[in-house]
Amino acid sequence: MKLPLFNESFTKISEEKRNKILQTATDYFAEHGFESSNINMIAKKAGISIGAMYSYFSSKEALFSTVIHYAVETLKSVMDDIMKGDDELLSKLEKIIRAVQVNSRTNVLYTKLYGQLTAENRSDLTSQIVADIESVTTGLYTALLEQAQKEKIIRNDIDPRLFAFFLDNLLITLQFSYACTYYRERLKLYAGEDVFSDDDLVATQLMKFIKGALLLN
Amino acid sequence: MKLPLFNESFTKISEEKRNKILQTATDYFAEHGFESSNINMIAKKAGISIGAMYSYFSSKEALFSTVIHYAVETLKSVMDDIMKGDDELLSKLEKIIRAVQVNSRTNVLYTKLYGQLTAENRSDLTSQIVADIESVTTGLYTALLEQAQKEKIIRNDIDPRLFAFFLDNLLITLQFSYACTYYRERLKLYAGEDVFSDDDLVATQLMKFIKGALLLN
DNA sequence: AGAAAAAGAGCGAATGCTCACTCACGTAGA
DNA sequence: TCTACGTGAGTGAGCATTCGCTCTTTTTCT
Repeated sequence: MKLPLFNESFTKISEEKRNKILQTATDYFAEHGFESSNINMIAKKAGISIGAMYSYFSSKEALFSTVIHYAVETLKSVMDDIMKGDDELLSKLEKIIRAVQVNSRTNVLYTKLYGQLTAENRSDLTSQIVADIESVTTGLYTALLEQAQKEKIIRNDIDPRLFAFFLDNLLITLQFSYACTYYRERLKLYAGEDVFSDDDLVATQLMKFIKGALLLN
Repeated sequence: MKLPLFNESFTKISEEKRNKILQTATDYFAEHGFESSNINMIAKKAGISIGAMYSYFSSKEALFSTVIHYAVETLKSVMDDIMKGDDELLSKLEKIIRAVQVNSRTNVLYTKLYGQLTAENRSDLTSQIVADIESVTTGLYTALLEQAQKEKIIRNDIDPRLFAFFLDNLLITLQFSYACTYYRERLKLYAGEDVFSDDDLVATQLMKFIKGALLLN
């Protein structure tokens, strides 16, 4: 099974038009989710006909997958930049935290999309998309921890796959907490109104938490 | 703003019938989510007519709210039982982890409610219930950590509010990972197919992670 | 070159399907 | 006979998808 993406005709239209369609669809899906989104509406908002829409994308799913695909590419490039550096594990983690704080604020839309996706229960689509999105970070974090274990930087009595999973959980929820209304309120409930004007506090506390969990002794 | 729940007529039917309806609806919503669930189907499966269904619940939302309401009550009582005990912090946390794993079936609903609330912006339907729960656990975890700090069980150089927040993040994502399709797939990606038949592994590793983060030295 | 024909891009009304919800009609007990 | 409960075919709205059409561009033929 392969993810249905755009048809060839979509590549033949002007870049401007392509971006307009993708931007409109991203906005719409982010606001309404997959089920409640209306392709006819998206087409109208993007200024094209339904017929044209269906010549570019053979189904609603194909349009959705394409939108997700582009979101993932953005995420990938941010992560790649961080991982390319030859910092140590902890410096890399701190960079990721900072990137999450900065990036999710500027790109609330993609985070919402992610939220939408995880809320849906369409198993056929989901497993494909999960593989696409999460494979970026999954292998990466696990490898990072395994390497650090070899170098005796972090404890050896742990399962690096599960610890990578917990680590990722912390980063994902952090991202939600900066991007989604509900999670923002929740973070405020925990740490007060001011948290959002003190990125340093959150970053250093989270680093303390992670260091404690990972490091030797 | 009030949540629509069941009509008076629902209280007048036999308990057996009531349970059958609730159980069927719970299963169905848990499998299909709100949008994709079909009331006519639920009525048929529960062995009652659509008309009867609509005399008990004045809308699809009302049925959903009722189902969620019961799920939340169950969850609350589980948490209460754990918190009532006079165990130490760590024993309590382990009990919560175990409860999350065991009750994942019930939690499917809670998770979906949470996911929808998080992702969508129109949250009029369920916001009250979730806000209730959130404010309960928020204060609870923070107080737990502050107490443990006083007793010099956990480190003193941390902000208990933020550490409570990180802790809750770990527990929430664990819950998601046992309850909803997307996060299940993701956990599988990290730790392989078998994780779901080895609750002990996940529980002990998560406890290690948390202990490392919280404990002194 | 100019006419004619074919190919293709774009359109949007129409189709057909899926439900949430209604209501005219039982039926059983008092 | 009256009331209360229950029934399920029917209604209408929403929406993914189709298809016959127009208009434009390219190709073929004289």
